[in-house]
Amino acid sequence: MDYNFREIESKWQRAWKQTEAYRVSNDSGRPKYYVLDMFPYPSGSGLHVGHPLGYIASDIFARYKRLKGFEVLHPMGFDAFGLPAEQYALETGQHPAITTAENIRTFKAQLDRIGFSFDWSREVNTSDPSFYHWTQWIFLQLFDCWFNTASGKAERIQALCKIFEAEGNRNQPCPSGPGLSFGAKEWKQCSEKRRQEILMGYRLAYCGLGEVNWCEALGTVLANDEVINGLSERGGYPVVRKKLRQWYLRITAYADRLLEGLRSVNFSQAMKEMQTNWIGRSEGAEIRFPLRVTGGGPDREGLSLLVYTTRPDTIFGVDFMVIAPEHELASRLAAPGHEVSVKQYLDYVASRNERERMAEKAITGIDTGSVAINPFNGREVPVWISEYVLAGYGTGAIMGVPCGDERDHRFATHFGIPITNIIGSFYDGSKANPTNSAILEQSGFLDGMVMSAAVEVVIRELEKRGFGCRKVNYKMRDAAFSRQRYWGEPFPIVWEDGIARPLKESELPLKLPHVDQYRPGPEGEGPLANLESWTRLHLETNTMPGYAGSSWYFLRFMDPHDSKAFCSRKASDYWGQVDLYIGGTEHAVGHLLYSRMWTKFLFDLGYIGHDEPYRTLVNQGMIQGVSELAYRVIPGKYPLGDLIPPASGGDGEAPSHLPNPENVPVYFSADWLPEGKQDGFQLIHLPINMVANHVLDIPAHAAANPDACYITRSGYFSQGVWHSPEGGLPEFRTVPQVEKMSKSKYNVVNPDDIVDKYGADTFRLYEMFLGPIELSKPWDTQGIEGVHRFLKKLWRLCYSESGELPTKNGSPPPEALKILHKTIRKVGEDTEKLSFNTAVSQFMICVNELTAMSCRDPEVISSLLILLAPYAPHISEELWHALGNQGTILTAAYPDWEEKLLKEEHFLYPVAINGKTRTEMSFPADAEPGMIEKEVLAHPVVLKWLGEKKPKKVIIVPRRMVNVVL
RNA sequence: GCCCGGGUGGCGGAACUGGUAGACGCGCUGGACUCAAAAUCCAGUGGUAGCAAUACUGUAUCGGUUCGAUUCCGAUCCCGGGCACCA
Repeated sequence: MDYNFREIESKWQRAWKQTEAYRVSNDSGRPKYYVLDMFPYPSGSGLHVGHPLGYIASDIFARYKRLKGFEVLHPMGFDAFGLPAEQYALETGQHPAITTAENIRTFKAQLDRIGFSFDWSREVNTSDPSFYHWTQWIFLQLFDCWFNTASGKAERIQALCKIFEAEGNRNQPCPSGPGLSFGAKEWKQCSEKRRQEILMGYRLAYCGLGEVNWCEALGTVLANDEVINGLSERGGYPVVRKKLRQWYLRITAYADRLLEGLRSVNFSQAMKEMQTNWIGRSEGAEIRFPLRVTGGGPDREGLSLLVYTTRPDTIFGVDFMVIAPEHELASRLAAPGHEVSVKQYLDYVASRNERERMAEKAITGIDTGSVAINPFNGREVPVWISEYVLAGYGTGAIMGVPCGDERDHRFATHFGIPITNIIGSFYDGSKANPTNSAILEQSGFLDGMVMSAAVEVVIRELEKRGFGCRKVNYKMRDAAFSRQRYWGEPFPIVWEDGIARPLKESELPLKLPHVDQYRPGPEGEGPLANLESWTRLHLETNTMPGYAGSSWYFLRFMDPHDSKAFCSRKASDYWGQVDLYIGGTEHAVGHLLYSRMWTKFLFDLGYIGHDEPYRTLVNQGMIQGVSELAYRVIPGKYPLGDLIPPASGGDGEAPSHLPNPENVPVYFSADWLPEGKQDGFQLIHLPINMVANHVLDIPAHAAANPDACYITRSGYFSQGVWHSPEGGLPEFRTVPQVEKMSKSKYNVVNPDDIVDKYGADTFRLYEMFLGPIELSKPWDTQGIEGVHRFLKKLWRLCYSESGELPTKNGSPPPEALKILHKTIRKVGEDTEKLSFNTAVSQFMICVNELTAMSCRDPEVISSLLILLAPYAPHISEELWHALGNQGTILTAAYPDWEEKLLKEEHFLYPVAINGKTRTEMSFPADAEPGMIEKEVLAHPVVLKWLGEKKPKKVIIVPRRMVNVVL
């Protein structure tokens, strides 16, 4: 009886489906465990072997935890709104709803074949009205809240109105407009419209004017994390900065808590680092420098310049000031004689786009001719304008300290500004030294102080004398939350006379209307602006970005059919945090930050009881493709005759009837390329299904390229005919290359093909066996045989060649128990550590040993099957039943099965010599000192340690230690 | 440039808290079965020397701590990832 995986796998998949084996209950009373995958965007190209890597890992862990007696939530859903579906709709005219539904069907079918234990009754789809109903609802809560910096959490806007009525905004400065200031009386006198404008500046979801990333090709704005090096993440189109009216999420309000929260979660160091960098918190001070502008008119008097610095201790080293070209004072500071040059410079900067600025970081700038006055010593320094100062960070102006800052130093040197040295020998005159441990010189009241200590002194002095104040700054900006697109959640907002009115809860969900065409609307608006039925109601025409739904979907899984709430408090209290979250690194600063913010927000309002969504995050690596490349003659580069190698055994003459490479492709085998002539070739990708062991199947390839000619070490192939002096078929060798899987490189491996050929269990085991999940590694189809062999071996352990099952025949041999118990222990530990590759290795060792000692004890094998079930569920279940066990492994296994089995464990004893631990050795638990002595003394390492000495005795001391006493 | 990771056979990768380095798998070599192939099974497989037992050597490089270092410390080189005028 053969291992017929196709039959077994479909049989059990059907059975699990019918019995709803993986249905999860919210009130089982058992301890919970929540295992989640980052849900996929259902793209049109389906899964490749890299996708399931994380899903397999999470499935193994979920199944393992279930066996351990936990109620395990392990759901799957689809992040179905987003740009690609709409781009596709623009190209083909197919409605995104239709293509998305199709893609989801394909994905589910592919996923189901791999035998995942998802509870599909909890499937969510972010584009479904029953889901985005609650996305819109949460948005309304964000809209209805502000961040109280005093309490450090979100509160209702109502409470803010009360504060305004009582005392104006003097204790609650406006985060959107720092200059805004009003008293209680003024607030009461404000018109409704003005009040709404003011409140908008406080809301956590707000509409405001700001510099946004505008992508012309995609016709929409993008969030900062969706722009990479000035190009859009999707599609790689150019992105420009533009001032537009947009919806934003006030994520900056949560900056400190997002940082703080990182301490309590179990993310990789790299992930925490990335988020920390993105948030970019820095502590320093704002300092106000009075300005003196010559030839001033009335608008030029009493001006001052506010700068932000993290190094207030260097205040006496300020040799110049620089403001960003976009700074409001930039055009007003030109002193007589400088007007033209300043104007020219500002025009020059305006003509350069983001990309150009980033590409060449030339030192540019212009002197305004005006001066700033150092408030501490009255020293006058020139004020410059330069593009190296960013308008969007801090105050858009800096104080230049060339001896301590590299950029300032370059700037000063370039423009010949004299440099003041305040750090003595720490500054060598050629390069800035950013040290903070120097002793300050030429620094007035700071002289003789260590820089790091001077920081506090200066800040206190600044505040005392009113020159400035302590200030914390962040790199992170508020997140652009609206898209000029169709395929997203509509905003539940109506515009009345420029006032944004939220819809009532009873009016949700605001359904996305059907459209037939997806052209952008007028004036940079989205397609919804083309719909008369929509604009008539003055509904917001933007839609929400792709990350809206994914910011909270993990909560919906807990209570997916609730029609009264996004998730009941009871459900979220039970499931709590996601215990294990698996997904790629690409969401480090997007999805992960947004979802963490939404969680904190919902926590503030008391809708959920935890304020970090994920307890442990694991980033799975990529599975790369192995491309197969061939050398192809670049037409016109060489006369072909020059390139024809003498076929071995031939006379070295060029075959006379070879085709002309000007017209047809000529390929060279990698092992027969004239030395030093590779530059006459280009490497092209070959379809990997026509290559085996880096040898091209020429007839197959030629079938698609009938004119092509293939030249190898021992002959060539042209026009469907072999020319081989040796006879037989010459080998055409390819060049393997590891790179990202992509259609255009013909190196995509489809999991369906692998499952067809080897079965889901083999596929699952092999993906795990490849290496640690966090690691990126190339897919190697050859290696899969070894894992498949293991399952066949296991099968044969149960079914003999004649198809007979083993029968119980006395108690199993101690050696068999020893390896079984070692496997139980090792696999348990490895699974807990998510070290699935070493666990698979241990299974192989176990089966190898059992086979070698021909132990076919049904109990031993059944125990092994329980252990294997999370990894290879189908074969485990099948053999479990064949061996006469009842129920599914899932229902039959009991939480303490491991402990019961481990009663007979062969413990690893630490071996010590004269009390000093040396190594660990394995002995049966009931081992007698006598038998231990024999084994210990036979161990080569112990022999080496002992040398010539004879031990006095070998004793077992407490804590299961073996001690050799000399 | 800055900040994180990481360098182990032909390859993917093991090695718990310092304790027989190279588990497990692939590949390769030889053998058994077979008319033959496939499948399966057995043996070998870091390097050098040797018929062999064995010896020496070996975890990027150099140095240190230790009875003992892939593991800890210092310096250098290389690779991967992230950030990149954030004052």
